[in-house]
Amino acid sequence: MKSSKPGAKSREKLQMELKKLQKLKEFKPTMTFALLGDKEQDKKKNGCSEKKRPPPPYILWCKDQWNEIKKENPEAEFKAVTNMLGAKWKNVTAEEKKPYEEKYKTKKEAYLLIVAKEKRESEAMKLLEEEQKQKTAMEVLEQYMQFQQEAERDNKKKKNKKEKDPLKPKHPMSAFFLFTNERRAALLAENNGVLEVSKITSEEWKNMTEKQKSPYEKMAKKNKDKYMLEMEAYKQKKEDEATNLRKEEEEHMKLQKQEALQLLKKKEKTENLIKKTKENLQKKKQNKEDKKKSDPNKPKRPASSFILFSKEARKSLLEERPEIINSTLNAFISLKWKELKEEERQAWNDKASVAMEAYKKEMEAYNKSFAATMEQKTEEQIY
DNA sequence: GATTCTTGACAAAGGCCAAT
DNA sequence: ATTGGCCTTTGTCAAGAATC
Repeated sequence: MKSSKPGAKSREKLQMELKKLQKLKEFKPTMTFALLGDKEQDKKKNGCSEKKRPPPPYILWCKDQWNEIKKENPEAEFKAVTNMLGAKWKNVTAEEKKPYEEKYKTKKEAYLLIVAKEKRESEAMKLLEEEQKQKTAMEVLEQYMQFQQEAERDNKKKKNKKEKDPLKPKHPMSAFFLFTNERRAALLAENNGVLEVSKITSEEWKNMTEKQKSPYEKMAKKNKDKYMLEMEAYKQKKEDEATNLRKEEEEHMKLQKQEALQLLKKKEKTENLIKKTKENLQKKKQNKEDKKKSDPNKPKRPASSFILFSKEARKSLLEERPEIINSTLNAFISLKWKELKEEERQAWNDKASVAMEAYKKEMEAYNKSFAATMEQKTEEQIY
């Protein structure tokens, strides 16, 4: 609309640059780089196998000796046992050490072999990775070039369209141009060149009186008015087109959003399904184990202090207000519990801990009898 | 200085269970 | 839906001597 403002050109340039940059963002290579950082996994993976350093002779010896020391000194704590081991090791003869040293030697050799093998393998992997990286880099480059080419082509198309819009009304001729047009044929017939014709008409035009010029000017004004009307219509049409395009785009966006949402829902659904099936599997497993283990005679866990309190509080509150909703009641009980005095709370705690003590004893007895029945069962199986 | 083994203790955090 | 506490899981720490 107001494109004739000063600085409009540079602004347009800037906008073009911006558009280019934004277009760059759209570049998304289809390949992905292999993620680094699997080192830890490798470590763990290999850590559980034979990648560990072999334990030195002393450690091997400790493994054997630990239980014996413990037998001789059942009261000894961890620290004491290790200290005793350290002291005892100093008096171990070379002959006694020999089997451990030999065992260590063979293990060490195997370990070194594995290490060497792994080193070679990792080097090979590095090479492979390097190659793959280069390959992907090349692919990315290729895709990027193609992307840019396409972008450029698109730009040209747009430019051409803009420049060549055949529906845009043509600028009307000025009075001078009308005059020149009228004179041209005659002047050309007098063997004048095109350049000379314009020079001549220009001189003639300058020397013409207003009266002489006026028919051309009238005509020019008429043409200009017509042009203005046409331009207005043209602009209106363009604007309408633009708004239509915008509307279409908006609707497209709406559709896309809906699609995206549906996709998201679908994804969430499948994720939920996976999660649920996993949970079910675990529950089934758990249930099986529970059924094997569970027992109606198994003592139940005692209620906590709060639960004991809530039982009583619920009773009295329900007597006061029978119509109360359960959730409100729970909130009430929670509040009352928090406002309880220290001694009162202590009383509930005592009750709960008494119950807990009894529970622990029951559990002990239960576990003993359980172990006994298990032993019986295994004995029965043996016979 | 990190690693190799042993056991028990400890801490933090999340899940579960108790009654209605 | 409420609170307390147990249980399980996971990781760390402690000491000894030898080895890389």
